[in-house]
Amino acid sequence: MNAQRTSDADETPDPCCAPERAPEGMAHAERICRERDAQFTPVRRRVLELMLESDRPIGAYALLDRLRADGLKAQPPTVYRALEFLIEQGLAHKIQMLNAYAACRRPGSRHAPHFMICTECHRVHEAVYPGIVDALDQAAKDVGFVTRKTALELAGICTSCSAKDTERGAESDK
Amino acid sequence: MNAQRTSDADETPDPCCAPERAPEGMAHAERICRERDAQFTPVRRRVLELMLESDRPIGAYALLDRLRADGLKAQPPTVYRALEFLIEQGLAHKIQMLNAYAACRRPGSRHAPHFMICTECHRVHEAVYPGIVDALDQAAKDVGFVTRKTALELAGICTSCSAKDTERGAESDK
DNA sequence: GGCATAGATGTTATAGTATATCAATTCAAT
DNA sequence: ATTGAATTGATATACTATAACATCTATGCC
Repeated sequence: MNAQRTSDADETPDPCCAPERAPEGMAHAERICRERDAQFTPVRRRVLELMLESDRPIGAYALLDRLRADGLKAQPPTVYRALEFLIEQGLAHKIQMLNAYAACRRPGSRHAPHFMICTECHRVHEAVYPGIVDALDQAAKDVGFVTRKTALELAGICTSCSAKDTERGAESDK
Repeated sequence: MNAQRTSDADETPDPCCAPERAPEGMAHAERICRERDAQFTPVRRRVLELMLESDRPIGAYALLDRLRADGLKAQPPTVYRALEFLIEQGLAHKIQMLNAYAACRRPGSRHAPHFMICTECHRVHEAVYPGIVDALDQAAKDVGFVTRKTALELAGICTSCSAKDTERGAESDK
């Protein structure tokens, strides 16, 4: 008996970390930027693409390396500027606990995404759970706080990793 | 009609950032460490004290400077080790969005504190709002995620700062 | 066309945050 | 005394991020 259900993609196993969705992600970004008259320049485009293709968050300097592998003579500010832009547009997020960046896997759903970070496989599940958003709104309201940005992160062990762990545990227990 | 109420210190204006509570904080830490056979060494003690005396989070290198002002020949690892210890013991928190550290203002209440960070006065309000904890538990449970650590942070404008802002706004509007 | 403007990027340098590694010390328990 | 565990000292370095200023590019206006 769950009081709360996650909003939409609840039945599908979890498209959260699905690199093959990169094309859709790019198409969405194109549209967003066109709507807003925001310039979706080659660097920005490429940085987003790299993040979409990855199944886990990437550090700024790792992105930098890949840009350079493309032949661009990029410097740190290049990457950080692109990231800043993408984050402003809601197309990417910074994972504070990792100092790393990930493409938004919930395009469209604005506000307060939260991240479950597996410390074992380093994958990150992005969710937008209404219960949390509501509770945070209430908490902020109670003290008259006006929220501008959020960082909601859980670090721990994801399902598939804890499955693997118990397997290994069972073996070594014999 | 609030479905949720914050737990305890709801009526008091907010003891969150009250440096004068440092003695109690220290006493609590002493007790905790004694109970757990954890060594509350001079460095650890001093670092906690510095955080308790501050009404806002402090960076590791600022702590380092103050240790040195005390005459200690400390190095970065000294501070980071002390912080690691204090965080493990639940006596301090890292504010991820600021890369800064704060003494726990909710000693006793374990689990999932969340922080409201004022980007104007840089003060931080630590709260433990049951609704949020419950919602996070539920969200994690839904995907079989086992939570070990959390970072729940809201950045925005606190009550007193938004009051000041509207004053100023009213003046300059004339 | 010439020019101003705004936005984006290039470039260099540096600031800020955190950890690895190994040596020395302390202190309690055997 | 000796061992071992925990802590701290000390040196070096890695990692993350931004400041500051120059250049480029596209657009709009005269």
